[in-house]
Amino acid sequence: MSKFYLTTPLYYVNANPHIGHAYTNIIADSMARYKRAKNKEAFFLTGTDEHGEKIKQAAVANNCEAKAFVNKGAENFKKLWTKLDISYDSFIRTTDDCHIKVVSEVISTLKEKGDIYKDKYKAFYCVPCESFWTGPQVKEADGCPECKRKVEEIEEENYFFKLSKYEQWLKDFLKANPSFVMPKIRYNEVLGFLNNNSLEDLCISRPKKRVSWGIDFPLDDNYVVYVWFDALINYISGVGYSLNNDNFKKLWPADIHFIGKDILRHHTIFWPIMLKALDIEPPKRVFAHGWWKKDEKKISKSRGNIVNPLELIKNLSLSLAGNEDAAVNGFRYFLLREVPVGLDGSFSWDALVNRINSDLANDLGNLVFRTLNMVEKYLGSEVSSQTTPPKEFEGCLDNLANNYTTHMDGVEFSLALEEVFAFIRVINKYIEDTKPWVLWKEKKIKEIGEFLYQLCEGIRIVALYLYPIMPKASESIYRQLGVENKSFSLAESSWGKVLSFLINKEAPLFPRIDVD
RNA sequence: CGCGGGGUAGAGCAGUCCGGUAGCUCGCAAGGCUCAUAACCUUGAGGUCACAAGUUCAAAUCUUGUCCCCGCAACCA
Repeated sequence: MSKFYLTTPLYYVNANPHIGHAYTNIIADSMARYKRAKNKEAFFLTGTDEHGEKIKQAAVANNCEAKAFVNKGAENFKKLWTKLDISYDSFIRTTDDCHIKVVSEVISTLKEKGDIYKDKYKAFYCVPCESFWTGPQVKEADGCPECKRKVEEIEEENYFFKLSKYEQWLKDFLKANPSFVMPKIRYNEVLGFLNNNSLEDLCISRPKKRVSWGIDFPLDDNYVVYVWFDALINYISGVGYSLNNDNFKKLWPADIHFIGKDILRHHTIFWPIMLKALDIEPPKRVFAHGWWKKDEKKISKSRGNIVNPLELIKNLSLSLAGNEDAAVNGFRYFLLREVPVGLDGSFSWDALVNRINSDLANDLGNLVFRTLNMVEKYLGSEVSSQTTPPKEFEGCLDNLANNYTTHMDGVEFSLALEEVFAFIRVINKYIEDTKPWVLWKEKKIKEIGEFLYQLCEGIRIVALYLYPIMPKASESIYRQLGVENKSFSLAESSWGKVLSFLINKEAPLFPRIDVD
């Protein structure tokens, strides 16, 4: 069984989880579930980033110790992941002892190799923002780019990592591996950046007098490790680098790092170079997704248009007759169906409701409901047959099997879902064309039995394909078809894997949401 | 001339590489059906494919020019 190691960024516990965090983890979760369905041993790592002065400040503002604050922050994320059915295999925190140990080791190793040196650092510093800016940034903004206030030029000593030394290597590596960064537009962006700029060495320490909450810099008591340098290392520390070599050997290199497009550079420039310097193979792929906007604007704290996923699920549940599974699945479906993963999306309540109503309630939910209803009404509750698929299904089933895996492997969830829903429409149309109510009047029970078997088997296959994106909905369909002991493995996706169904109808999968 | 992406029905997108009746989802209108969640099925209205010139029997698709929109431009965790 081959492995598939996938990661999300570590989320900064400074603020509450928002739709962007939920999006990344839903992408990663669907991919992990898909790979498992393909019989791969998936290892899905997520976690939280818990160091930095901003966190210290937030802790002080909340009247608690930093450690207590980050504990609470990590819990917040875990709670959300549980709610959203995120099947992560491990949750790493940058305050974990083993992670800290690995970070120190990495820095010591790099120092020994001569890739870390101490030097003076000159920059413009904004005291209220506690942020550093370069000369050109300050010049363009005429002050602090964040708050517009006056900045002061300061100079301090820090430790630097020799990014520049590996610049040529990185360029060569990227040119030789055009699918390392996906989608293409982001690959071009990185290459363009490298072609137009030369890399400067990365400042990887922060003096304790300025930043007190961090991992102690192993070479010097007066410093802590720069948070990004610390955080990136999680991808190897989380699978046992230098602590559990067997596990590390088995899982590394990561098959895919899912990230948001805002942190592209850290993952496509800093990270591969850090690994190169450590003589570790680079990850196979970095996939950057887009942003969700609301009312055409970037969602951000300062604009006050944050979408809180937990609140959203709560409200959505209320609109769905209290069915929380439907809310979670509807949300997951919307995020993956509405927009291709690499592009920006536009989030709105109306768009969400529209998707749920037309795709999930009308097409899918109603199909399941009407089918099971017919089984109950016409046949009692049992369907058993060995009927081949109708000719209307045949081409579709083949296309679906091929295109679904192609799209899922290419992280094209929206296209994969389109394929599944095209088949759902075919099934609905097949009902219309076959007119079972006429067969019933004519007392053609045998035909009805075969026909309903075809519907149930078709729906079972639909549920199997939808499982990575909407696990609870698919489980419900299996339950209602009486095949809950069956797995969602793609090996079960061929026609006739199930020969009889024992129907146990529940409330509609997705109630229609009233729109005023 | 910084680099890159894009401008196709009311909305969101596909089609552009490899020219040849302009397609999908939602919305809208009419009809059908009744197993079903006012659902489902069928049909229809709606597009000078940003603009201009060129190549060609033929251009959304190729060439050139113009206009407009959006990302990126380094430590923002």
